[in-house]
Amino acid sequence: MVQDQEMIRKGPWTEHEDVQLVFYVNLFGDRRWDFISKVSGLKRTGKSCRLRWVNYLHPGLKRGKMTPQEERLVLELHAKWGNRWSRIARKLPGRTDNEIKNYWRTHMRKKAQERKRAISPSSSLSNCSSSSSSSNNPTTVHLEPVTETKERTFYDTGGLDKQSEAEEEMEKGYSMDEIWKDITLFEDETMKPVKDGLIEDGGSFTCQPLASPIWDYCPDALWMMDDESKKFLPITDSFYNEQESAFLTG
DNA sequence: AATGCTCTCAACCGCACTCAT
DNA sequence: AATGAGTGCGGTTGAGAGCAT
Repeated sequence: MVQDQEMIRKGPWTEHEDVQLVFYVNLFGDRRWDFISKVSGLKRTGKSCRLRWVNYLHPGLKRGKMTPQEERLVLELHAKWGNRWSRIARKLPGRTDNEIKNYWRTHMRKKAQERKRAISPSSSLSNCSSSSSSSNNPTTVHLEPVTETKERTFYDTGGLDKQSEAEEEMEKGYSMDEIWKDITLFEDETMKPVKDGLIEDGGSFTCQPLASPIWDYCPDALWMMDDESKKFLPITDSFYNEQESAFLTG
């Protein structure tokens, strides 16, 4: 019913909600999010709890600007795997898929645009009629009909069936496909391979988790590093089961 | 100082996948 | 094998901060 939906909170998390979530995750582990959302009394979906935890409250998270090494690693891994953000994130300790995704959209688009201007400030006119590399130069481009829009994949969610909309989209900026095309060009010329070890050993550069302020409230988190996956493991299944049954039985 | 624009990032949504039943 | 719940992933959005004019 509508009543149920009204009970669900959305939007930014409050500090109090964070504290509550951290407390219950410490208690029950970072799984069974629906369960956690219920027992914690948080008026959030399990999904929302998970996201908040993964992207913001997780103790292993690193914050601040991407280092040049990370930047290059992202480029390299994206060249390898495409938009597999979570996969890429596993190779960058302390970084989340969301963070990398955001980073890619902002920084890479900017770089691609800068590069386009630098390389061919005037060539966009000739480029724009080529099949694969559509220009977004907002100043001078006259957009030819974009036949390739039919080949859109993830970006095409069904709304861009009209040419005018496609053009509007082009004027606004790159789709991620387009960003990637440009970046591919960019990498060909400027990218040097990242040292193998950097990737294979799960991150040679230092990662100094900067705990979110919320950890002041819960300093005794039950975390340990998993050697193989380099992930923070919460608590054991048996611990979880004990706690859950204890909680449920009172 | 005011206004508009751009950038950043947290959060949401929908779909796909996994696993238990 | 079918099904449903839970979870993960990728794409998108919107609010707020910062910057330029």
